[in-house]
Amino acid sequence: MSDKYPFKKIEKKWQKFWEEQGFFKTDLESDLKKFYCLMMFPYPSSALHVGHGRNYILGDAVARYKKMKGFNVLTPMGWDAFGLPAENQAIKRNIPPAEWTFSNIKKIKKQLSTWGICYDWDREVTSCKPEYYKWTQWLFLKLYKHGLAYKKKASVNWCPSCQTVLANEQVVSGRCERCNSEVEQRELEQWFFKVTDYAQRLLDDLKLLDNWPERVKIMQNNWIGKSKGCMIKFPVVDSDNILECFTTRADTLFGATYLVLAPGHSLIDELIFDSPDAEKIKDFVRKVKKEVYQGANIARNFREEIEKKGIFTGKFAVNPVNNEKIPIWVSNYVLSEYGTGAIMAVPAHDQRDFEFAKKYNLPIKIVIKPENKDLGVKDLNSAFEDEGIMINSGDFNGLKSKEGANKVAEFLENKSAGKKKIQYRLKDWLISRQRYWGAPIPIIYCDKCGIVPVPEKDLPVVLPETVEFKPTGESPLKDVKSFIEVKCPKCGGNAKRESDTMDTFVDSSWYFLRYISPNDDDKAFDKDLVNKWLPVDQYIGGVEHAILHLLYARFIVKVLYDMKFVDFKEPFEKLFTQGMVVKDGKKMSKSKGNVVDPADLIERYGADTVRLYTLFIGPPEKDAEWSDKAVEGAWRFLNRVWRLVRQVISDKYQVASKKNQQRDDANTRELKRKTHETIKNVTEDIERDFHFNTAIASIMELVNLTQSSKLKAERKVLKEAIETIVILLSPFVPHISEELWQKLGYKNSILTEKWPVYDKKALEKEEVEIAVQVNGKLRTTLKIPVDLTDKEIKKMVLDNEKIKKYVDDKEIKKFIVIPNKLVNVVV
RNA sequence: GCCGGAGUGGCGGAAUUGGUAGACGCGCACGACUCAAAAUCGUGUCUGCUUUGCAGGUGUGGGUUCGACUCCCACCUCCGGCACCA
Repeated sequence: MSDKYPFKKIEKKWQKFWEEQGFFKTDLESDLKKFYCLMMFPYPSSALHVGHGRNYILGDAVARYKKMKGFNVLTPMGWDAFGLPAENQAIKRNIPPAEWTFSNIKKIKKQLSTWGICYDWDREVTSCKPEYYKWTQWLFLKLYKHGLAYKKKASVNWCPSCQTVLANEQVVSGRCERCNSEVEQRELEQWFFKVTDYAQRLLDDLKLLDNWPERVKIMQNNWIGKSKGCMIKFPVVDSDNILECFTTRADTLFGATYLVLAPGHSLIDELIFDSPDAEKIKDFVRKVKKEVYQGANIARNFREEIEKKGIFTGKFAVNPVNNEKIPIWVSNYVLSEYGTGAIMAVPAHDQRDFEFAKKYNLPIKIVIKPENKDLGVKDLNSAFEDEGIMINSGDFNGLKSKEGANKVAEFLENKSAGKKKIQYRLKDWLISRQRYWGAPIPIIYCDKCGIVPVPEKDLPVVLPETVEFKPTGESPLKDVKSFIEVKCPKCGGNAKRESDTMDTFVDSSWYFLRYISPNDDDKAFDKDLVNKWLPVDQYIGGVEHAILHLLYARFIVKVLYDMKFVDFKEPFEKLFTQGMVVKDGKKMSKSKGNVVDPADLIERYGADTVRLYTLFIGPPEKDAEWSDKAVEGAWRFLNRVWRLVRQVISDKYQVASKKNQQRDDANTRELKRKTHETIKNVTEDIERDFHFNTAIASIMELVNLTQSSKLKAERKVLKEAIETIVILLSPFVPHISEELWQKLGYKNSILTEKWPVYDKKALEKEEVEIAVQVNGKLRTTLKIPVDLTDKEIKKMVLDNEKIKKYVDDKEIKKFIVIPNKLVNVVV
């Protein structure tokens, strides 16, 4: 093993060196150009595997690269430390959530340092510490004060046997994951943030995010789900009630032959109270409500469609456009959470309505026909959902769908029977959690004064350290008297604290502001410095956060902007979403038992090898298949570099190269060109979405050429090649690069070295190889001097023996020249 | 079902605006060194064939083009997200 490089010694040495020198401590006041490089902060659940490693290795490489590019780089790290798993561990193993969390943080920090990943640890934030959540609570108060936090009833998953609220992920196929009892829905008063107020701006400002991946923007766009349409009032016959329905296709209103209510619709009871079938209908509603919920889960797992079921309420409504009496039904295919929870059904032009109408024998009326042909009910095997021309629609006949929809809406507006409306799919953000391990919501309930926010001066509302986790109740906080019982800040009377805590997404929607002044006890963040350092220049994280986290962070920043706390509208200038690391075709995860522990690999090959392989595995935005075997390749490469550099600077080599005076000018030129070509490629690959895989491949090519020309090329050029290799490699494999840099005789850390710039002149070639095609088929290649005229090239090509054979005496129809690349002779 | 992404050698993956498909690495084979092995170095490695060369080849079938992994149409498969969004 003596000829292998001693990574163990080297890596420890340089890790210590970087830390002692404080290379990653950032002076925020500096006038250098700033670069805020942010990783999504992790949930400290257990040790990291190579899949997590990919994230941090990528970010570290970016930070080091930017530093060498001359930026003042800020790379902080912290912990998204509140959450469910800590509580589960507490129940299962009787360890306080805090203890479990902090021991994990310690473990992970150590791991990161053995990978050579450097952060400005002076700025570490931990969301479960009172110093941090004090300001999460402050944020809540700000939203409350501005009317953006409010309470309303919402249903939760309830396990009747565990007597507890379940998160969605704890419900498996409609059953509690722990005790397998059937999960119920319960209505609770809960806190919400009004994200819907910001729906339009969250949508509009996506246009500002030029440096976000298109797919993330599309997903956010669909999530917000804007649709333009019309709210239509349907008066109920023999009643004062009016049913409102939202539609995007007002042009089909004449074809509305029935209405459908969601099982959760608030008017159902009122409609049916005098019906002889009232009990039957109520039964149906109860049954279907439960099924809708369970069905959603089952359908998700088995990708099946839910069977549509319905029942007639016995009541009718009036279609405002033609005064027809149409029946009102209740069915499971209408959602109570979207729109008004009631729809007008147009079976001829909506597939779901069509299926339902067929099943229950409801009338189907065609009111839209294709532009170039007629349409009859008999022709209809499925709904005709395309746009077309209005028919059977009174005065509106002949209008095109779009125009018709508009005209119908205007007609209804005039009659006060409807209104144009923009509808969003986005719902308000439910932030209440009936759990212990989260930031307490700073609210007090007083019998006299009602809901009283905790005064800012009394923050933080501290989470009690020791609580009992009884699997009996709601939040364990309810049983902690010293926490719950409190004096009302307004009247001084006896009052009670809110026992719910906040969703962890609240913690993570502003942490990137806290890094700027993590220890400030007077305010959440320093306004001036935050305005100087934000938006984040580069945000890096998993694509699984494409919607929720990123949307909430954008929302909170917009709220802070409106309150004039910050003067930017979007938190993240550039976003990079990483692919997963896959093993045996599956996502790497503990439960699947396919995790690769980086510790073993680091023990065998060192951190640099693991880093290099991780970056080389594939384009970072795509999923990648992990192969332990291929790690060898990275290890061999680093050893080759190690030997190459040491050989070239050794005395033995100096003598050999002097003796061997067979200088080769062509080889020298080639090596020089390759060196500069590599600088160009590597720089461009990094700038182009961090394509480290191809960057590393380029460096490998340069190493291969340097290896073969080490005795032939001029010494100066050889030295340049070697040093370039070491510098270009340094963001990826920092330890070995520092060591070799020192061996090359330099006293400074390679981190302080300038990133090289390629010399255009060195890239120039005298000769190029071009492809010669006849009729688009490659026939030969030719070496020709650069910048020949087309005429000269044509002559050369046609004089070529191989080409002559194909051209023969046929007529040349075309002669296409792509400069310095290819010619195509068309005969 | 809908939305988004992808499909290239035995494997991970290259090919930047349509211009020499398979860079770089893994694996494999052979050779050198060695008593031997490991390590290292060198050579070869898309497939087929009548092997100086020719033909085919980027999920399938069509199309546009002098020229298609790349653009257009239809379809198939896989991965991720969502749940009938009126």
